[in-house]
Amino acid sequence: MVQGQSKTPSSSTLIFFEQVYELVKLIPRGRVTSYGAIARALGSAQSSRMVGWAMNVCHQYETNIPAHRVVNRCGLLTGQHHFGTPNVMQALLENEGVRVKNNKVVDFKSVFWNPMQELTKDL
DNA sequence: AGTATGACTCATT
DNA sequence: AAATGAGCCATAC
Repeated sequence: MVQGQSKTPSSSTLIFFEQVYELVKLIPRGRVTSYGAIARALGSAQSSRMVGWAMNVCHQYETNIPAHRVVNRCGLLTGQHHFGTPNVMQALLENEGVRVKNNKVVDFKSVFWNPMQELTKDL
């Protein structure tokens, strides 16, 4: 648990991050999800931006987070610029079988993974 | 303390 | 249907 120096998330935010990370790590290979879906699954439906922010700083907490599987609600790879190189995100997705065209996930609705599905699968 | 920004999303025009 | 504005939450300056 290393707290970032530049980014200093509050304790509440930090907990939120952990939930986001756990959920993101649960995303099956070859599937993607959206920030809003994650935010909603965590109860903060309007905090989709916070999810994106969590992804932004996720690399400084854990590098095992498949942030490339998280796109916006349109399936656009909006965060590709934050992967160091813009082609990494698309490459990772295509490597998992997710077709990406013009920075957008092809057949997004088909590869979309609903986090609520995992959270409510037992309910 | 107030303004500006952001890996978003929804509502209205 | 596309484009524009506003809402949202937290951080950075």
